Amino acid sequence: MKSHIADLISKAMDELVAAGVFSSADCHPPVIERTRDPAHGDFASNVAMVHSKAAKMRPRDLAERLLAVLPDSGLVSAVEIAGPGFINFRLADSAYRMLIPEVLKQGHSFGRSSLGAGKRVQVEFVSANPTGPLHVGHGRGAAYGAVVADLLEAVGYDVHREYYVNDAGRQMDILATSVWLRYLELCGEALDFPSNGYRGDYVWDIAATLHREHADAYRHMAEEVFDRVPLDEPAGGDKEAHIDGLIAQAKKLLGDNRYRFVFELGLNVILDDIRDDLSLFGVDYQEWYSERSLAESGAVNKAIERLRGSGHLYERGGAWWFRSTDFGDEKDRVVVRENGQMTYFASDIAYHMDKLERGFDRVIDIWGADHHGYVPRVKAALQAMGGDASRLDVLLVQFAILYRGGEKAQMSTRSGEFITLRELRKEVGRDAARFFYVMRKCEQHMDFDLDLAKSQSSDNPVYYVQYAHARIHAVLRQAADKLIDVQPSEGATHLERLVETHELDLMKTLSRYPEVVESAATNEEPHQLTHYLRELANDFHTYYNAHQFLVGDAALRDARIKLILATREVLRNGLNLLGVSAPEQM
RNA sequence: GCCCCGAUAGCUCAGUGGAUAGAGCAGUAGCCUUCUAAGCUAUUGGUCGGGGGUUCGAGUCCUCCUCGGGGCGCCA
Repeated sequence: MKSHIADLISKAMDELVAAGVFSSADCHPPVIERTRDPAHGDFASNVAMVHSKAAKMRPRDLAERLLAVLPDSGLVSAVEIAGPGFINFRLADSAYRMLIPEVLKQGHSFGRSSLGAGKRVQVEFVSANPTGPLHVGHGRGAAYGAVVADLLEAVGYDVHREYYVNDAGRQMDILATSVWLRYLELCGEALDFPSNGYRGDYVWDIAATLHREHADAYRHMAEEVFDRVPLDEPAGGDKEAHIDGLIAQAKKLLGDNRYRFVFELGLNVILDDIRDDLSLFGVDYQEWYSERSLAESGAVNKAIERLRGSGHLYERGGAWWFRSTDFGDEKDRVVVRENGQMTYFASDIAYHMDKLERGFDRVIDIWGADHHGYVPRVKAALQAMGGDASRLDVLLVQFAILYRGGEKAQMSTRSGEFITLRELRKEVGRDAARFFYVMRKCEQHMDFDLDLAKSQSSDNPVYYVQYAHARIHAVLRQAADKLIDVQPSEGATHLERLVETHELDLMKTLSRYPEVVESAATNEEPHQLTHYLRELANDFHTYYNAHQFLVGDAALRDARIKLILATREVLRNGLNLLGVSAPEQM
């Protein structure tokens, strides 16, 4: 519809160029938008205002000239000039009615497009360290990333969803050591658990598995384990030095093979849990990319050598620094520590280089907002290596604060007491969690009201939208009971009977759906879709209350059933893009 | 101190440089012999945090300030 109007305007513009009103060089493609106020018609264009300078005419006068040469169209019922120089278009009712058979014909693919032209996009999201279960903070990134990926796919991109598994590094060593210490306690050793260790119950669970399946095979005396390890913070020492000492002891006492076994056990149990959790949340990936594989394949070393070879590294204090300030970062960053170990940043350079080398046209990283300071250095590294940093977009997702009973539901990773994504799903359900997480723009801090998400009332937007879908099915069931044929006649038959304001409003909202999907996808803004679905549900509920669908007049009934079938299709398609179910009964 | 994000109705939030700034909730007043009241109708409610600027036009862009959240490691 929009493109049809754009065509009309372009043709009129060409006429004016031919008439010498302004030159084709000053021509901007026409901007058509939906009007906010129905009094302004259905679509409006600011084309006359934009070109008034080039034409040396007042906007309204230029609009007059345009109207004079605007081609006729059966779809447009009125065109007028309004306000400072807008050209307003009102569509014929028949233009909207034509949409219904189109929606029914396209079914699940209505709203999808080929805008992306098959370009390859990688979306990396969640990528939480496998050192514990996902918590509600990860949930927002998961829901947001999944919907952005699905939206991009819906508009024709070839989407590759990826989870970067941080299965190397110190945090994983801390996890392995935590598991082992808990295991020692289960063996009967008495020890003070390190203040910097992972204290969650899941660590006990993993330790219990180890103990159950391997009895005392990994046991060492507590005195031996803590021998000459620097004191922990509560004992007046340093907690970092303490945990590092314990890691070293674990590696020494267990030896390579046994240490590796404990490490792998912890990693695998937690990673399986994360996979399962995300899958139950409706979040699935094409690839789980291992950080360790980057080190093992030599990709990290290769990346570092490449930077060193091109003169972007320098040595200071025994460490190797990347001169990221050359590319706009606020300070230089260490890539190889004094002790010879690579930093996390070094792996990430290799990882992002690998992303570009895999040939994605676009790479989207979705990170928590607390990582924002990290963006310049990653882009700097890509530039330093001759990569095209403009292909990388980093979307930062702000925190979600949970409220229960009007109070903040606090979480603290330190104590091991946090609300997990699994618990959230259990409490409010997958549908509500998915919907709520994407209701807000990602850069907006979010208040997540648990009570509202659980409530089964019209206050709760997800139920409101789902209820509209279920209600349509209730009507269809009712029709079946009355032995009315719910398979309406083919094509556009009887649609001219749809003349009520409620019906036209509903059709107009339906016609917006493809535009909403396109806009939500290109702006990476899933909330546009949640807002739209609420409006659509509202139009339907209003219609439902105002008119009976299963009327005696067979032609009218046929037309109305077609309209609500089209509505059902769009509700289902929209909810499906959000990863929210469309129940037939509630 | 520097960097990122935010500030719009009592609350939670929409608002691609366009027309008289919107929605939900809360409040107020109504609607169930009916296809699901998990719904609908009407109505109240605004110094778009503040000051400058850019232009035909600013909630939207620039700048300064105020207040909130987060980040500034040879952690990940």
